[in-house]
Amino acid sequence: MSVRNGLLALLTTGPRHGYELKKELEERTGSLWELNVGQVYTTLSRLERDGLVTEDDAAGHGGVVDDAPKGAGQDQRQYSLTDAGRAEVGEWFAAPRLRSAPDRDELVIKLTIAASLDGQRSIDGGRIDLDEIIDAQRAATTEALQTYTRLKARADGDDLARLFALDAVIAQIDGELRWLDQCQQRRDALRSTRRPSTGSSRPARRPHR
Amino acid sequence: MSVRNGLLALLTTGPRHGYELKKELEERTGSLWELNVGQVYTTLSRLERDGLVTEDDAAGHGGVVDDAPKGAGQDQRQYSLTDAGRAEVGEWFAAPRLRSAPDRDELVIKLTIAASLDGQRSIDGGRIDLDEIIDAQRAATTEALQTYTRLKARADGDDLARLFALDAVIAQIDGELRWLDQCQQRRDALRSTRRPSTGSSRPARRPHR
DNA sequence: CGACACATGTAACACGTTACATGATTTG
DNA sequence: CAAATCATGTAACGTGTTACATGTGTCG
Repeated sequence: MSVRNGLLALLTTGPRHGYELKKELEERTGSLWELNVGQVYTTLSRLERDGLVTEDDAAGHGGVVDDAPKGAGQDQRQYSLTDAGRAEVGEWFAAPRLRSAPDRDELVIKLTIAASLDGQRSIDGGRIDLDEIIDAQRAATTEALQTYTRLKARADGDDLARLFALDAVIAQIDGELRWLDQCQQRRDALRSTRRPSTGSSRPARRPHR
Repeated sequence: MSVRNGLLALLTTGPRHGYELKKELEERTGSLWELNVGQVYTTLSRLERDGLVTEDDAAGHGGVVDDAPKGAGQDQRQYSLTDAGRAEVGEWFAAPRLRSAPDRDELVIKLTIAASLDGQRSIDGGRIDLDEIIDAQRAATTEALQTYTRLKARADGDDLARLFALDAVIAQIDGELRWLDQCQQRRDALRSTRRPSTGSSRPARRPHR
């Protein structure tokens, strides 16, 4: 629903056409992800179907206020919010995101299943090794953290949207890293409880930071 | 892809039928989310279509090894991994989750857009108030944190999957809370820079914890 | 007998993604 | 003139969600 609600929210400030909406949604959410233009049009037509937006066909030549975007001039279909649409946006902004049933997180699924299958001879001759999975993920996550930390260092201090978005991504990545360490620790703890000195290959964990 | 990959991963330990897979996937990922049985069957048929699993029709009566589940006895279709399927699982476990293009997060979209629309008279007479949105979300998030913290306190210390899952959810929620505070601070900072003493209604932020 | 867990599936739909097709206008 | 940007859309497909239909076996 992100795209859908995002588009609706943008339209509260006035009608726009598809291409503009794409650009604006990307920029106003921090320019961290790209939106396929095609999806804007599909989503808009679904919104129209649901009575949340209307399409005011204003052909480029002729009338129109003409503070129109520079490079325009042909089809130019404007979309506006209906009252129902305005109501939906209001509700969206007013209602917090709930976590009654938490989202499925693919990484959590991977690690929990790996934990319960750990050591089993199952993947064509190989074994599922929880430690390896965690280590590989930690490497990738650490790299991502660096990437976004760098982006944040370079960010324009007045672009609130971008700062918010970068903070969020970094917080998520950082949380993931902590979580990975936590999993490792739990695991080691359990292992040492059960088989007190299997003093094998596992090196001591360096906590990050 | 969570369900799809989860099912594939479970099948590495041997053939199972649909209903079993549903139960097992729920339990082995910490029993924090529910999976609609219907989806298991649709997903399995898609996996079959893609040549990743095969369906060995083993009617309940007659042969079969008969360590079969107690309450069974009728249709009982077993699904097994093909070689292609086994390969996919291997790749899934081996490859870390990438964050090259970060996922769209609806809450981030909501707050970034709200930040850029803040104060505008736009929602049928009302205004979009970033502070209100943040406060409402913080309340909901705080409640969620309590819920899952309680669950964790009661959790069985030997159920690694459940502990992993609870840790992950809590880490996410905690991160969200910190992020909300961070947004608030950034905002207050920016506001005081621009209009030095608008000493209006906003009370001082209590940092959480 | 009735409720519940076991067991299987289909149909319809939601949102999101990619690839494709088309064309005007601006700029180097 | 060529390439980039502006601009609009469709077709086909992917996963996930809900609601519905159907039936057996067990237990109180």
